[in-house]
Amino acid sequence: MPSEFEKPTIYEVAERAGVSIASVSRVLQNKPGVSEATRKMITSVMQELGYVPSNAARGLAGCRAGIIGLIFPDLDDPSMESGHETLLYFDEIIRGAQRAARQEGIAVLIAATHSASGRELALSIASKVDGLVVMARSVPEVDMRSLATRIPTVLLAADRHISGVDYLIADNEGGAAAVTRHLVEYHKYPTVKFIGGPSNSPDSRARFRGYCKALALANLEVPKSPWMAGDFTEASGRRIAKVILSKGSLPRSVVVGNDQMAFGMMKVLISEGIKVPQEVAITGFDDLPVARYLQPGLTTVRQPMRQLGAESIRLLLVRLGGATSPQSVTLPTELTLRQSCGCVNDDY
Amino acid sequence: MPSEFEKPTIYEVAERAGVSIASVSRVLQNKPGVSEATRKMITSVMQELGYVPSNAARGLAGCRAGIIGLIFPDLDDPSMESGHETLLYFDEIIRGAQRAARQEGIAVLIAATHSASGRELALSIASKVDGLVVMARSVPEVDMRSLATRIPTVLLAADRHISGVDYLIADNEGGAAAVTRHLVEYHKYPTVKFIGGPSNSPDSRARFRGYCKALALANLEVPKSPWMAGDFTEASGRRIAKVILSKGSLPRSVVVGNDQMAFGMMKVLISEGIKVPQEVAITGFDDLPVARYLQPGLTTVRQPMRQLGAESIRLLLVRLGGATSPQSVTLPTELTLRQSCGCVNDDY
DNA sequence: TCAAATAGAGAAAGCGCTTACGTATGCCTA
DNA sequence: TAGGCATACGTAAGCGCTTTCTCTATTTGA
Repeated sequence: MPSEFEKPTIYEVAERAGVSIASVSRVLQNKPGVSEATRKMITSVMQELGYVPSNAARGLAGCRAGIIGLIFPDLDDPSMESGHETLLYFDEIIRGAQRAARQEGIAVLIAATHSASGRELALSIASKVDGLVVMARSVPEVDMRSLATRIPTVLLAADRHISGVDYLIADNEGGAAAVTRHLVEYHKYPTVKFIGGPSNSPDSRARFRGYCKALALANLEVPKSPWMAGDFTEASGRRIAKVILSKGSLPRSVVVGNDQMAFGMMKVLISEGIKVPQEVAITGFDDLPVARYLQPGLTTVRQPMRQLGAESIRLLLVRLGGATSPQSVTLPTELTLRQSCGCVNDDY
Repeated sequence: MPSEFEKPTIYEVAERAGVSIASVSRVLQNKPGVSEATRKMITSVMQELGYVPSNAARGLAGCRAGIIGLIFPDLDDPSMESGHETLLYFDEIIRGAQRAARQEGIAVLIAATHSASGRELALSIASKVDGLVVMARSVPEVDMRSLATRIPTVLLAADRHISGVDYLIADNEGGAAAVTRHLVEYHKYPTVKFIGGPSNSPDSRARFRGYCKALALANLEVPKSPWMAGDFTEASGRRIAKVILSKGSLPRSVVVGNDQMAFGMMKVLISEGIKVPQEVAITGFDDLPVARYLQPGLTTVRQPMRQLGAESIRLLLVRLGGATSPQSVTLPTELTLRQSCGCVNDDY
């Protein structure tokens, strides 16, 4: 570090104020044991010197670093196209977390794990922060366990529980049930098919469960498995649309497992002259910002992404506050009606 | 901190390996002075114990924290709607920075400054990191100066220079000149108007300059100021479109100061039955991901956002490496042709 | 063969802060 | 007026690491 940057230390403040560093420290932390007069005096000297306590020293001396780490998978997109929106999902969560953290006066360290680097990175981050918010699948489960033993951790959007970590997830099941019910009860479509994501995705499974529940509630026949399934990418949505088209007969409505696949499907269907929603109604899941810009606007289920971020910080703070028993929290999702389901909603 | 989380220290490693902490430290930093045999031994003990050095202690002992801070304005959106895409711009920069940082083995701390909190936050962040990347307008200029005296700083997308800080910016002027030239020379539109952003925005000013240069080059009349101006939000784009419509006669083409305003304008024009680009050609600036999903796709100027992020980290590292003279770097922008300018480009 | 150079390793002094503990002072009670 | 107890403040011991200095083997050169 070039010496041009000189920061005043607590000693300089103490000396200049004619007190001991203990008093300065007490003022710094608003602790009692300092008279009002001295406190004012010290405060003004700190101002004057532009003193800012060293975070490293504070951390070392047994206090908090005042930093929380956010770890999420770096879904690097070979085809930039498909990855772009997925990323947005994390960005929103990050933003929510960041805001919540700022309100608490703590900073947020972000780290995207490349598949390979997961373990190593997580550890290196862990040494810099007080607690960790980990997105599902950014760190291998084994490493999660060892991480959780050395630092408070909350896991976001994961399905499997690991002992000692807090859980936070959006209500996928309820959301899927809500869209499905909308198509069945409000629009009274004769057929409502479900298109899932990867079969091992907890999100996809939960959404399918919700779909089934809604069907059961309406006394409709409940399928054993999704009608078709993709991998949550726009490309797979396009592929599925083509398969459907080749079948000859179209379902009246389709509940798609996420927005991106819905984008791809709509694009293909429309380019093939099929009218959405007049011939096929389509719904998505996530409410990516792009959803409202599509023609027609995509009816979807909004995930409270920022809220997920904010809540994860809250959970972590509770944990850091000394709570020993980890919690498990589910956040509600919200049906967002636009035109692709058949509603004539202008959104503005 | 609850005592349930116990981390091994360098002392435990040393004891278990039967050496002094100095040797462990040397191994940690790959410094010479340790025989190959001892080095291996110590390494294996570290593995076994799951030892990770404390970042705080390292920082205190005179080393780097291994963290770089990213400060950007929190353009909080009263109407969530309008803010969404602006945010994306920062997200992309953050992502670029994050990736570059990871490659260098350093972490990134992000902090969005609320208008009010600027100074305070910046200082609190400054105490946690080795260097700072600051987006223009997230920290008041006065505070920037004092920041820059205590920590290496690179300023992103600012126009005014502050002594001692590195500068990084995208070529707004060149980009605006390029679109303008495209409309003038390629499409040969008789009128090409410019719609600016906030008059105090350096970006907006630079883009207007580029527009003017292109006009001058084509021997067209150069206006003194933008034809109209908004505030870079989609809502202001809609407002402007309505004003234009009320005028009766439409310009043949419009260079809009950023994508969001272009979105808003297109939406209103189209909903009023105006054909884009057949009646009015529109271009934007930024190339937000949504731009390609619009109907028609928006011709715009691509800002190398990720690259900006990555480059900012690189600059900072050079600075941290001991370089004393700050640099000033401009990154190129790129014209992205879609349909809104009149080109028949399919993008897929 | 012996002095001199050298590699490997340890001892110890901080880095800037927090905090338990110790020590004055003032004021109250008996 | 002596004893007691707040209250305000200072002292000093770390926190876990880096780094300089020092010491001991071992090697090298003449």
